[in-house]
Formats: sequence, structure tokens, C-alpha cells
Amino acid sequence: MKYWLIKSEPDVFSIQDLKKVKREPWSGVRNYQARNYMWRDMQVGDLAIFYHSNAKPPGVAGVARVASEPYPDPTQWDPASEYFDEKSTEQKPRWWLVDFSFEKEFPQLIPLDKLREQAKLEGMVLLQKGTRLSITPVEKKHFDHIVKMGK
DNA sequence: GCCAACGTTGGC
DNA sequence: GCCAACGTTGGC
Repeated sequence: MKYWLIKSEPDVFSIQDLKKVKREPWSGVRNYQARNYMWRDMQVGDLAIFYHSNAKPPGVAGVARVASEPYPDPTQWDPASEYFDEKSTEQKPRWWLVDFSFEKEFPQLIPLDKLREQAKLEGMVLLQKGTRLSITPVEKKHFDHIVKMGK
């Protein structure tokens, strides 16, 4: 069992949206490192911190769960999509995704500055300077601590 | 709106 | 394969 953090802009897709639809294909990831996590490292059942980026305030909003094996992101072949990639072929898809299902919404969002105050979260990729990755691995101890904070 | 960080592109 | 230019992310 592995633990992850996934970022989403709540204006585009929030934890409340995930709660409503229950399950969502994580389309639009166009960064190789983030893709590799979904394509190669995630397992059905893994848990992920759901982080609201570009929000006021930014912070952790809940928990999601990996709900599918990896499969090609269909938006890469849709010319109308902003995620269209003309260099990707059906024989050799470039972008892969998994579905995430809703697990829980925290009673209140844990803001980023609250996370930064936590000595127990030291070393989290999210809190390191200049981290822009939309998907990062999370250590179990950090995951557990955040879930405890969310109660 | 600013800007630091960092990924990608493309000329050479 | 280097690296300058450019684009994007995302907190502030």
C-alpha cells in the first residue's frame, strides 16, 4: 500500500466535486514524472491526500483512493481538448491515468501554512521549496499525521 | 499581478 | 548534448 498527494484547483475540480461524482479519471496530467507515478507505481486501493492548489487558502481538503488500473488518457487524442497531444498515437500512448474515488472530505480544510507549522511533516515533498509536481508520493507517517489533523 | 522555480523547446 | 529563451505553476 502506497500513499500519494494529488493536486487540483478547486475552481476546476474540488473534493466536493469528487464527492458528488464519486469517481473521476485523473485526466490532463502532462508531466512525465507525475505520469510515471500513475502509470508505473500506483496500485488500486492506494490512498491519496487531495490538495487544493491555487485556492484561498491552498491546503488539504480530504482523501481519495486509486480506483483503477492505469489506462491511456483519452483527452490526448481529442483535438478539441486543451490536453490534446498530436505526437501521441493509439499504438504508443504517451499519457496514462488512473481513476480516483472519493474517500473522505475533511470537516475543514487544513491550510498550507498549518501544514508548514507541523514538525512531524518535515520532509514532505509538498512542503519543499519549488515543488510544482501535481502528484507526489507521501510517506505513511506523513499521511497518517495529516489524516489525524483532519479529524 | 509578481516572481521564483523549474520543465520544455529548439537552435547550434 | 548544451543552454538560452520561453512557458507554466502556484504561493504570496
